[in-house]
Amino acid sequence: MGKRHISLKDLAHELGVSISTVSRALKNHPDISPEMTKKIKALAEERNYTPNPLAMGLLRQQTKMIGVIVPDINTHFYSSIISGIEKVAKEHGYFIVITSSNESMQKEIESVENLLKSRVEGLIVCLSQETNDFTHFEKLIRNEIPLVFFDRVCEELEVPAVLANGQDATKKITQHFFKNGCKRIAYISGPEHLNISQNRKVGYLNGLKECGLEYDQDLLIHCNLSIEDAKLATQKLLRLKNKPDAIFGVNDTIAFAAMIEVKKQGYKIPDDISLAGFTDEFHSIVVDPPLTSVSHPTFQMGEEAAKLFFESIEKETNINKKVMLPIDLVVRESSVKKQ
Amino acid sequence: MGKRHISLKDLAHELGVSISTVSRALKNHPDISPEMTKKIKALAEERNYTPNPLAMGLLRQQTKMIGVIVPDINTHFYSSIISGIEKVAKEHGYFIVITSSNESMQKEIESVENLLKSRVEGLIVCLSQETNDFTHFEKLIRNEIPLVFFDRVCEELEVPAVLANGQDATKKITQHFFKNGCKRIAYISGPEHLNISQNRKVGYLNGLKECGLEYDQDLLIHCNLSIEDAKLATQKLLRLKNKPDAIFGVNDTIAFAAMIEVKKQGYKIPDDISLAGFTDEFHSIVVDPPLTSVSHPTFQMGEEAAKLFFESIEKETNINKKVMLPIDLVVRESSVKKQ
DNA sequence: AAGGTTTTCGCAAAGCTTTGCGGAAATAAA
DNA sequence: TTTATTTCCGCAAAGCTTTGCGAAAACCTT
Repeated sequence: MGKRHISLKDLAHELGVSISTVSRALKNHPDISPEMTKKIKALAEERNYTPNPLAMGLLRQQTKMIGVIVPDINTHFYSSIISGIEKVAKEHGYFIVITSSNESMQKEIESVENLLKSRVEGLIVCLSQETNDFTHFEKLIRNEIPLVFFDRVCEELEVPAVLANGQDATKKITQHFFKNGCKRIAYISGPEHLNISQNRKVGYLNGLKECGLEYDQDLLIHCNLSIEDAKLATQKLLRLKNKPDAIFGVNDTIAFAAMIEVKKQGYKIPDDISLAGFTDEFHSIVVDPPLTSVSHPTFQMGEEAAKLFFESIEKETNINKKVMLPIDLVVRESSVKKQ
Repeated sequence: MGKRHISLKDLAHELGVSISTVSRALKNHPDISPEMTKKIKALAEERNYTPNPLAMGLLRQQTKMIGVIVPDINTHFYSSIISGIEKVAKEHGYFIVITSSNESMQKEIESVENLLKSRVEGLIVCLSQETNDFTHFEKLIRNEIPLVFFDRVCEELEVPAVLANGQDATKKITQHFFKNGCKRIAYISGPEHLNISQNRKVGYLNGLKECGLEYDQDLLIHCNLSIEDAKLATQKLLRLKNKPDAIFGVNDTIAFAAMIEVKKQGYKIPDDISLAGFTDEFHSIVVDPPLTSVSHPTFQMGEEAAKLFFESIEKETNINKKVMLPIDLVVRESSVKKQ
């Protein structure tokens, strides 16, 4: 046991000077003589002194912690975003506390409470797919606690956010399918109330219109963001008398699930059914056939989210800035028919 | 701005009593009269009081933080382990600070320093693939700062650790290949100094021996844990005059990379070359053909690591307990020849 | 009514750092 | 030698909580 860290007091005691002298010397205060400063710095170096962040936090009323809430930590999408946040946080001398809502609103609410108890200075969050009530965030806003959303946001709330341009992406995918000869393009979307679902639906509809295709509501399915639900949704599509010749999923999980199901039922990809997803997993390469997908700039999304956060902190007021990031369509074999 | 959190002082002031009275009332100290206690608790509830963790930390000399260092945060393997750690940490009222070494020893050293500066109470770490010097950990041990390793460990150091039984797993894989008619079983291993590489090599050799196969050193390649290096290693194996009829990789990244390369060169899996990996990614299912692999109990590894950590904390002494977790071989199509 | 008990609460210190202010010593000036 | 400056450093408070100890008030006893 013993003491693991030494304090200014220890240094002061060892040198026979006061604590304040040590403190000042360490930050080159002119009040302290050069020799004394030198002596103190030498000892501090030798003893490996670092200021106690708890004491500093108490004094400055700040913990240098950011709370991060993601729906799921075990996917490349979120862990990559987290990396981006972490990088910028580190540059500002902050560190992040990560919690997962597991796509549950209840857990999300608990996370907010727990993080606040831990005195994080603010929150960076991606909504759970269940979240349709926002009182737990409204409280934050009233108390002027910095809050930033990313990817999934609540558009009614005046909260800074970083978004990917899903509307543009779905439009591009739809057009891409059309150019490759697809006429019945299906779309497996996420829960209807999520902003990403809505935006992407708009892009999908716009894409259809521009291609002169008619919207068939049978080809648009909303489902929860789980493998099981996505498989069921795919089955539903494949049971249609007038089957789709292209399917794209609202995220990576759904795209992969659809691929499994399509293959299982013996359809050839892309010749029978073309496929595309929203993903930037490297696995889209190793999958067979390689999956056409729109790649999110995940790391950058994290960086931007953190930047917005620090703007909020510095301005000491709630800014309401939205950052929209472009998405690239990466065409691979799953959507290019050979015939 | 204003004050975002209220303190005992605020409550005391509002009620016209002293801080200590409030503090005692909140923990049902018998010195405080029932009515006073009731009144104080009611106000605390209303004002939503929670103790300031900074002040508590300063008092108790503990931050309730655990530092976690992983080689890479963007893989399911590590994020799943982190989830396990986080769960147990939460149960103990701790939270975790995650940093990534990016497989670099230099970054690992910096991480240790930074986490210590942040006054984490201890560290849970998985060594970077580069790490061959351990002075930064020896210092921790000397200072009796709790330390737990997982997966990749330093066997010279007396540090509690949780391991997966890779030796057993590689033996099983080797035998499985043999039973399926493979005679020239290749193994792409990781950096030679890593304990996981060594253990798995032993299992590989034992497996060969039990099957009556001879060890051909051409079939054992050490390479860095990156896609690029793994592709090169695979190319090297495929250039052999006496080619392998089975390949397994030391982790998921390598297995997938090998699959890409094998396919690219036009070999049929599993008929020409069988494949297996170490992974528990759900993507091993969606890959074509589905990849035979040993599944790590990642979440459990995280839990066990955290448990060891808290044993160290409670015992206030460095225990040296190793926990060995079994690994399951999950046979899929990539290793079952049809002929 | 006076002394003794019990009940109920406040003071102060400790944990660590920063910083305004005041004070002592040293130097310069008169 | 005395006064005025300058140089160098320490006191103390603030930020928040816990807790040993002491003290005031209320009660009971005789």
